[in-house]
Amino acid sequence: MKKVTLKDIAAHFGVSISTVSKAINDSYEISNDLKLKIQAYAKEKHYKPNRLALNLLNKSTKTIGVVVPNILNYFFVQVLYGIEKVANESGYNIISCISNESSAKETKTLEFFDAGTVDGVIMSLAEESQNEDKHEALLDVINNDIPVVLFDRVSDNVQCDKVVVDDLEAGYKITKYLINIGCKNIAVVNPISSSSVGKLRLLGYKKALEEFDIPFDPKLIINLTIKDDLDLLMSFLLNYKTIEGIIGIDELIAVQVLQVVKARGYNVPNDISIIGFTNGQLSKYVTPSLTMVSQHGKYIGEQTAKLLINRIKNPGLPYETKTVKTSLLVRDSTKKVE
Amino acid sequence: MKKVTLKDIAAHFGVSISTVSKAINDSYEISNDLKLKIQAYAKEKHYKPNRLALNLLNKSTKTIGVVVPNILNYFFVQVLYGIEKVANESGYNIISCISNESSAKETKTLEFFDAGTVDGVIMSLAEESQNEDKHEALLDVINNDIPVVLFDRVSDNVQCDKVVVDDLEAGYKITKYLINIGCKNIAVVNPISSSSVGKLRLLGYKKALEEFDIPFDPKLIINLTIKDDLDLLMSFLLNYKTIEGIIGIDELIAVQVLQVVKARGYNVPNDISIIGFTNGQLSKYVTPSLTMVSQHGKYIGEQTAKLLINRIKNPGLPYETKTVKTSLLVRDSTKKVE
DNA sequence: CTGAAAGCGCTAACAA
DNA sequence: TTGTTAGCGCTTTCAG
Repeated sequence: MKKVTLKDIAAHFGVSISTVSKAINDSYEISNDLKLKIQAYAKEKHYKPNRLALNLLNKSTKTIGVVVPNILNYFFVQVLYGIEKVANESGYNIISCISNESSAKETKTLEFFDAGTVDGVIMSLAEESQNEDKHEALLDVINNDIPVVLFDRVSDNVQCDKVVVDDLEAGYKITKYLINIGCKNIAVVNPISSSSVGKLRLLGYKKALEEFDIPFDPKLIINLTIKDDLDLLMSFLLNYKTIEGIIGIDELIAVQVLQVVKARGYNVPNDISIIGFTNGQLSKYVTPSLTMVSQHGKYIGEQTAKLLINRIKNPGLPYETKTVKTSLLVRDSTKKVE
Repeated sequence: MKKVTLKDIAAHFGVSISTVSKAINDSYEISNDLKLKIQAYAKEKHYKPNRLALNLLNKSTKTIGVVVPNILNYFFVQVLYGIEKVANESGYNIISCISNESSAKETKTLEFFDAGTVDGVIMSLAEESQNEDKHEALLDVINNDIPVVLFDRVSDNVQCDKVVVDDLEAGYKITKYLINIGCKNIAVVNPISSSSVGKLRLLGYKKALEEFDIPFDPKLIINLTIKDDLDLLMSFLLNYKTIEGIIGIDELIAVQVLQVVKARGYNVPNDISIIGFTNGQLSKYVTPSLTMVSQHGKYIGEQTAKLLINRIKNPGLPYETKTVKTSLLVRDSTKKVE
C-alpha cells in the first residue's frame, strides 16, 4: 500500500483537498460531521502528512544536522547525548553523521545539510580539515544563513558560535599535577597533534614546565598517527631517559600506553604515572584504572544545542564562544602525593 | 545572505526559471553563451538545488534511516560503520538515531522516517520494544511501502527482511568450550534477558548443558538491569557454589564481572574463566584480556544495507533472513586446554 | 461550511 | 533556443 495523501482522501469522499486538510487539522471551518468522518478514515488509512512537503512550505525542517569526527571516541558520544537531549526537549530531531576524520566526507555531509535538509548544524572539525584549515563547505553553509555551532575542534577562520574545552588550562593543570607528585621527566603521547585540541593541550604542558623552570625537551613528545608503531616509539622513549610521567592526549592512546608500559615491566603508578584525556569506559576498567581529564561531554553537547537553537530563533545576535572547564578525575594510575 | 533559488537567478538575468534550471543542468537546449553566464553566476552565488524540492518531486530521498538501541555498545557502532560504507558506495546518505532502548523514542523516530524523509529503514529493536512485542509504528512504516530491514534484535511478528546473528549457536559453542576446558558450574550474567538476543544465547547455553548431561540450575543465571547492584548479585552467586566459568552476555557486563571477580580475590582464568559477547575495545585492554564472541558487526551492517538497497530497487521480492555466524576469539580470560 | 487558487523550489513535457 | 504549464503534497488566504 502506497502512502496515503490528502488527495486520496479527498477523492474517497468526493471533497476538495483543502477541505480534507482543514478537517485533519481540526479547523473550526469544517462541519463536525465531515470532520469526524475524515479523521476516522485518515486514522484508519494511517495518514501522515508528508514532511518534505511541510518542510518545503514552512522553510523549516525542525531538524539539526550533527557532524562528529569519530564515534569510537567516548567524548563525542557523550556530546551527542547532550545534543540529543536538548534538541528533543525543544522539538528538534537530530541527524548525525560521522566524518571519520576525513575532510571529504565532512564536505559531502555539509553539502547535504546545506541543501535545505536541516535548520542548523553542529560540528566538530575532522582532523584533516583542521590541518588544511580550509572550510569552504562550512562557509557556504554559514553564507546560506544556516546557523552553525562548532564545538571542541574549531577554527579561528570560521565566524560562528563555538563551544570549546579549556584544553590549554587542562594541559597545564595535569602537567602541574604530575610535577607535584614528583615526576621530573614527563612525556606526551599525541595521536591528534595537528588538531587544535592536541596543540592546546601541549601548550598547556609547556606552560607548566616553564613555570617550574623545567626545560622543554622535544624528544619527550611523541606525535603519531594510527599507522605508527606505538610499541617501537615507546621503546625509544623509555630508553632515552627515565620517564616518571606520561600524558596520553586521548583515552585510547592512554590505555595503549599503559599496556605497553606494563608489558615492558614498569609499574604504574610507582615507576611511571599516566594521565589521559576523556573520561570514558576504557580508562575506568583498565588495570590500574587511569587518572583522566573529564571534559564534561554531555554538558558541552547541551550547551552547543542550546546555543544553536537560540540562534535559529534569534538570528543576528553577535557570535558567542563558550569555554567549558575540565576536571581531573584521580584514579590509580598516578602516584599519590606523599 | 539567504539561500539563492532558481527564481532569484532567473530574475537576475530576466529569463524564465526553467531556462535557468536547464542551464544549470547543462541541457543541450540552452545556448552556450547563456549557459556559461548562468553557471558562472550560480557558482558565484553558491547556488545549490533544494533537496526538499527535489525529493518531493522524485519521491525519493536517497537516504536511509537507521535506528540503533545503544551507541555505547561497540557492536552497534561496528554495524553502523558497515551500513555507512555500503550506503555511501551506493549513493545513499544515512541518518542515524539512537532509541536508547526506549520504545517511545523508537516510535518517534519511526514516525519521522515514515513521513517521507527516508527511502528505507534499518533498525535493531529497543529492548523495551522487544519486551512488549508491539510494533505499530514499524508496521505503519512497512505498510506505507517503505522497505525495512531489521538486524540483530528482531521480531517474528514483523514481516520484513532480517539479518540476524546465530546467537543460539554462539551460546551453545561457548558453553561447550567452557565445559571442554573443565568448567563444571557455568554461570550466565545477562543484562539483556528480555531481548531475543539474550534469550537465544541462553538457549544455546542450555542446549550445551543438555548435551553433556549437566542439569540446568536457574540459580546460576543472573538477569539484571542497570539499576541492579552487580556486586551484590555476584556475591550471592559466588557464595552459592564454586563457579568455574562465567558467560557475560554483552561486552560491558563481561568486563564488569571480571572486575568484581578479581576484586573478590579470584584468579582469572585459573579459578574462573570468563567469556563475553562482542569484540570491542574494552575486552581487549582489560587485564586479563577477555575471550570474546565476535559477531562481525561490520559485516552485518554491510549485509543489512545491501539487503535494504536491493529491496528499494526491487520491491516485491520475497522476504529474506540472513544468519551470520559468530567466531570465538580466545584470549587470556579462559583457561587453556591441558 | 466548502472550494478554488496560489505558492514553497524544482523538473520535464510540451509549445512557441 | 527559450518559455509555459503542470505537478510533487501540503497549507492558507480568499471567494462562494
